[in-house]
Amino acid sequence: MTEIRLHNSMSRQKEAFAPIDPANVRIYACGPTVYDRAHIGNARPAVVFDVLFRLLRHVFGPDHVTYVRNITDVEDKIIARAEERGVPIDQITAETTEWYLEDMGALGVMSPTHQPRATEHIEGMVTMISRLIERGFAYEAEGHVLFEVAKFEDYGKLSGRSTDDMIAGARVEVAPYKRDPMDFVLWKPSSDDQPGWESPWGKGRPGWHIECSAMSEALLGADFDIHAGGADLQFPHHENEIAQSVCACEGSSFARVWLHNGMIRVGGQKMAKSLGNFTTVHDLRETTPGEVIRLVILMTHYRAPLDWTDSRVEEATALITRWRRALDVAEALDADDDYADGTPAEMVGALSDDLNTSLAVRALDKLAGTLLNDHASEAEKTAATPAFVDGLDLLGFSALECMSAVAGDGDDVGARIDALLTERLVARQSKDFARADAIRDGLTAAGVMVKDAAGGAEWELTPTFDAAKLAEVEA
RNA sequence: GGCGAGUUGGCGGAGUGGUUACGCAGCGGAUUGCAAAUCCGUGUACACCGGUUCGAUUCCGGUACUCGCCUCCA
Repeated sequence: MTEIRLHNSMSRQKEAFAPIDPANVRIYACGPTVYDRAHIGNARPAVVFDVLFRLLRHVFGPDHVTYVRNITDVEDKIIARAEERGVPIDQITAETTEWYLEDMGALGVMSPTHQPRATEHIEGMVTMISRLIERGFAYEAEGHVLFEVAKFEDYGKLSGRSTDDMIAGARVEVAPYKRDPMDFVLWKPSSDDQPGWESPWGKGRPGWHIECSAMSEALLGADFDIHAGGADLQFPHHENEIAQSVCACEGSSFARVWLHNGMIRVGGQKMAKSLGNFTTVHDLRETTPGEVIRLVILMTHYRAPLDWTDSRVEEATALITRWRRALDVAEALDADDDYADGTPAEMVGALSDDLNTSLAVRALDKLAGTLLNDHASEAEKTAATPAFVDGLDLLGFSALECMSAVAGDGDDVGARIDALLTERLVARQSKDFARADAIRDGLTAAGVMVKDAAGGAEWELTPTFDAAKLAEVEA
């Protein structure tokens, strides 16, 4: 079996991945807080850990991997947003969740095995908090329940900082009811107009960190294999999760491997809501197909920062266009797709080396090159077909339906293009190359690629197809 | 201030103690009415300074710069 190596943030090195139970490999990834549209930065973990999910399914079998990605639907930002918009909280969380799932679907992200919502797990959170109090790791103060950081010796191990360092930073919230500034909230009181649940400490709501601890325990157990999330969650969110989960359950060591994806940047700066330099996935999709967005993300290693630039988008667009064409060739060759698993070992190997997606992308593109090579033999192309098709699937590009998505309502685009090409053919036959080239240039500008072949002109839509420009050519 | 990551050719991006991927762009050629697609060929790099070594882009130390976290953050 392929050995998978992953960079564990806890040990700060690549380690051979050995699941606790190979028959049930368990991963948890922090999902979105649903109060606004997801931006590209939010999409990165969803995409890269989707590739991890696909890799694990490939290696351990699709029925032997459990992937949990939560939906945080109890959080103060949601309350604030609801007030701001004068809309009920349920409406905000419901619509934002729907948007998120739609956007991620467009990026080719598979549904995780479970997508728990925090509101469905309040009881588990209350139970976990009670256990922490019983075991002496948490205390109640003025309707709040706080985790007492000083009681947990390993606090700071993941992020590599000592509590002394953290206090020196001194930007933690200092509240009168805290025994120590580092203590963080597990439960807080809710006023009548805030969402709240009954608890032994009065009506209130959970703190953010306990939500992930409770959901992962409910669905994966106290110990599981991989915990993933953005690098910016390493501290304090993940540190706090560890503290809660380890202390709530005797003998638990919580997640074995910690994976952190790097940040998306714009002009060298982190893309963030607070900086206002973000692009939502929804807006980007107006001009850029989901497959292209996915590929831009996968062209860079998941731990490295990724500068979002137009040239990257263009490069990804060109690759997707190539792959689309290669897939046409593959489909033409492979009438009965009745072959065994053809997933290229080279790609599996690349992904197994700490998710080296850029290397896997190159390996996949090499296969596309074989399919598109006019000088390659039919036998070579036939041999490359299963590898290419399954390779696309491994990276999550099996759909590649960007063209139809961008073209919109399957109108008569095809017929209109054919008509233009017929006009061009007539022009070419009468040596009116100026007119012929004008048509071709117009089509190119509209995102229709024209290729003169022996049997006449062929065309195909590129991801940048623009129906309005097509109309201009006709005029 | 503390902690961490990074610096590879025009751009993107692998990788390696000696033979220096790959893609895009560029250039030359084949093909084409001209293109596109495809094919062939081709240049440019490992931030800086030391050390280890027969030999370092690759290992070690330092410097500079960039970025992230230390507050909500994917």
